[in-house]
Amino acid sequence: MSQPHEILFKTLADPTRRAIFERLCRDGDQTVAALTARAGISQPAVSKHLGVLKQAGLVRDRHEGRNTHYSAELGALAPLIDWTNQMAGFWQSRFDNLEDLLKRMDQ
Amino acid sequence: MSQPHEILFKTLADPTRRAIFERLCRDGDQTVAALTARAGISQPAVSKHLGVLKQAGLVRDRHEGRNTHYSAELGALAPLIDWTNQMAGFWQSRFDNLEDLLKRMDQ
DNA sequence: GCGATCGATAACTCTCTGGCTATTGGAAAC
DNA sequence: GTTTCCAATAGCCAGAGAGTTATCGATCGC
Repeated sequence: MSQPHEILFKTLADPTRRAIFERLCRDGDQTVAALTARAGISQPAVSKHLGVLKQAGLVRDRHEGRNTHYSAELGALAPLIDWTNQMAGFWQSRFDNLEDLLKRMDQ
Repeated sequence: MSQPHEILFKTLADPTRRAIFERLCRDGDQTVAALTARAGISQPAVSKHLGVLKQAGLVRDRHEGRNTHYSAELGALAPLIDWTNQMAGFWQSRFDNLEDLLKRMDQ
């Protein structure tokens, strides 16, 4: 029953985690070490964040020797876009109903 | 320096709070009592959530006698839409750069 | 093989927050 | 004016989660 946007909001609510995702979107493929260098937090903390992002489907990992590369999965943002559109839709349909009402009252 | 989408992600990360906002989008204007009836939590908890939503600019309040009505501010979602578009933009421009590179290599 | 490096896991701490009850301030009803 | 009702505030508590250090498994360079 849990909606797909639920996990996205929770995951992207943390600024550090969002920053990691943004960096992967901007600059593409990155190793954990490269991400840690810029994150300003410890390597285990970065790994944990990457785990959460992966769980949410926002990133993929690719193993290459002893390095692990992460990359953003842009498609994972779709449920978020859907949700905002849905909210806008509710708004619009309420507005339409009001218009209909006024039209009927005008008869 | 704090981006406008920061507070939106934080605010909408909580399911109860998001449910309140969704309800206001769907059904429009609601009193605190009406929202409390459906929320499954105490009235003070609902009031606190409404305070956070208001702080984020996601809702407006309107006082009418001893009742307080809340309504959704749909425009407040704009920074969220902007952010997702920006991520998509980063993605696209990296793709374009790759195309350019391949084109140059092809010469 | 051996030491060094990369990344994940474990175990712990500390803060932040979402929930509660109790109370208060106003506005209506009587 | 007193009581009743609505919503906000205060104060408290428990759980979640973001950070830390320590450690381990695996892979590379020598």
